Amino acid sequence: MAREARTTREQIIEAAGALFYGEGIRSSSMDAIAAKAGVTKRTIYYHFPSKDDLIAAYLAARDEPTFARQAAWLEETEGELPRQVLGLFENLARVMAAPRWKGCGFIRAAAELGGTPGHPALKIGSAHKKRLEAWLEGRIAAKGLGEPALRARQVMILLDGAAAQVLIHRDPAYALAAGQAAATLLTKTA
Amino acid sequence: MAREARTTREQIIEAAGALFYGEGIRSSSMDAIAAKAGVTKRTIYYHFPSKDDLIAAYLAARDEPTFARQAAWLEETEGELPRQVLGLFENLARVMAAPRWKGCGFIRAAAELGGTPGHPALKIGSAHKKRLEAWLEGRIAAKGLGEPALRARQVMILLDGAAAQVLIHRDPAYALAAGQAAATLLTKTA
DNA sequence: GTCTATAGCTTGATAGAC
DNA sequence: GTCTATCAAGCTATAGAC
Repeated sequence: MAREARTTREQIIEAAGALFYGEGIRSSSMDAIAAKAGVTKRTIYYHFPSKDDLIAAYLAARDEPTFARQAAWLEETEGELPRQVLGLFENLARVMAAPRWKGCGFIRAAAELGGTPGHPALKIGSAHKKRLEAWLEGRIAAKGLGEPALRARQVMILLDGAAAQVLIHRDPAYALAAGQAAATLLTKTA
Repeated sequence: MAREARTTREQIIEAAGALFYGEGIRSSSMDAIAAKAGVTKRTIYYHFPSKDDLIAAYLAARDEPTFARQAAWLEETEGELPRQVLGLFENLARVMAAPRWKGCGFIRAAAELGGTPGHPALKIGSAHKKRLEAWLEGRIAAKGLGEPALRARQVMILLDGAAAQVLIHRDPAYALAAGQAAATLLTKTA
């Protein structure tokens, strides 16, 4: 605290995150991360036992801001729940249009680390997605809609499906099609 | 042709595919691919100018069998279109339960190569997804349903969303939830 | 067309000073 | 806690024989 802006550890995580997300995890070397963070490699290894630990710390640091941003996108949208969820997808489409957007960092990490089943970063990604799913379920249940667990799960599938499709086609229109699907699924009175 | 089973080039692509899909693209070295294919690295570089070309060849080789398998899963299911699409997702859930299933190879390649915007493999992945989307659109239009382009797109989003969620949670139930969503979206007479 | 051999570089991680 | 310096291993790609 006091007046220093960020701790060394935070600087390292921030630099690692920028490179992991922008260039991919395996493509980002510890040398490059050290250079971007303005420290030496030895300092990174003082704070993190290995690169795998740094990967896990990066995802853990993204959990809260990612969740908060998506929750805010929904809550800031006026209207009933289907309209609010559509607003979430509209905001998503807006950020996906930026060239530096490279998909969902949690899914991309899972895709890249899929060959290492026990990797700690995989559990962090799963927990992050479960957290958002549970939050959505609460929102749906509060509106008295039936099958809130199933519907929340379907919205999650649409969220990550939109990310995957926009990543491969680089066309944010897929996020809007996903938003329409989500709104439809939340409107129908099953 | 004649009696030789596969050409050297095909053996290399097959070995590369197994490693790229199982371990990740960047994690699979040309040495490992050569060893698995039963040739030397020099032979690989005789058939492919670079690793990037081999990656593109791997994805190109997966286009037709992947498309054919998914189309068959739909066509082999008895019933109307919503039921057939649900059958597609049920088959998907079945293969996703295997430990060696590691997500959609095209999406995973896009995730790993996202830092290289001009990579030829990205165009192949996009074309593959567009091909399936167009085929679905034809199926939906043939049934006289409204907005076939939008609905086909939404089914694609659900397919890749299911893959992403199952990859991160290792729980095929997400594919069944996606299948229900797809069936609902194809039933509603908008 | 396939081989042996290796160049030239980058990688994750470490030794030891201060 | 951060530095300089360096390791041993792994990487993509190439040279040249046959």
